[in-house]
Amino acid sequence: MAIHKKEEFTQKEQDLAAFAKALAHPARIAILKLLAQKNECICGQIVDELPLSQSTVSQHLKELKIAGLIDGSIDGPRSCYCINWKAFEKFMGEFSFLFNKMKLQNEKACC
Amino acid sequence: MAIHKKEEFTQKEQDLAAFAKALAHPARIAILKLLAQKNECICGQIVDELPLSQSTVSQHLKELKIAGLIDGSIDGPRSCYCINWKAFEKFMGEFSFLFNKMKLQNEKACC
DNA sequence: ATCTTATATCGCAAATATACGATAAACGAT
DNA sequence: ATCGTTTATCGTATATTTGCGATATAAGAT
Repeated sequence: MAIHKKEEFTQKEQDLAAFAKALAHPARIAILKLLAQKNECICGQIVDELPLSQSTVSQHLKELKIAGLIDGSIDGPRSCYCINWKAFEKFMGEFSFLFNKMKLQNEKACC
Repeated sequence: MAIHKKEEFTQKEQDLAAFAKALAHPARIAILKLLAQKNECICGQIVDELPLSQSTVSQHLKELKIAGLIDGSIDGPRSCYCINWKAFEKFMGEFSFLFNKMKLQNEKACC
């Protein structure tokens, strides 16, 4: 990119975009699904379930964590990850609101 | 990327990721909001509302169209864009389902 | 203290995304 | 037929993302 333009948009637009970006890779979707399938936080075994190297999975986990979508505590050779439901509900709610509002206002298609 | 790994994931994971990717830029969020504010499809004037050059906006519109989130008909010097509600509801529904399901199964946090 | 195991981080290469100016294309108006 | 307007596409530069191997780190086991 020649010039950064993202900061020209509203904070809410940037936040929603950042949330979507965190979900914008199948590996990260798969990780979130994994975190849900077990009825508890996953301590280890995430790498084994994905067709990616350990370092790559670790990087995806890091991104999810930075985005606030998962929580994780690391104690030495063991890590423990789980979904941050609060953040999730917040963003999903904002999206739903945005699109429900849109839906209400605009129902007739023309193109 | 040395090697493409996206195709190793399920189609649904890839589809959800692609949907999220389309939303993963504030300009595209802003465009969708614009398309909602007017009570009809927007024919022109999208470029004027964004802090980006015409060619860049056109590119974002193209991506939203390829992702199936908007429809657009172009007749010569005029274009007409509107949101594809069907696609929207489909993806938002899938996300909601995924996360509601997750929420149901897993409520206790451990990390 | 050393070994093992699990995870994070670093450094790099390749792929993708973002942005813009220049140009092309499509059509209405003159 | 030419001009003006609007939008798309091309070419290019830069930024970011993805992925991996190598290495570091952290803690339990021996």
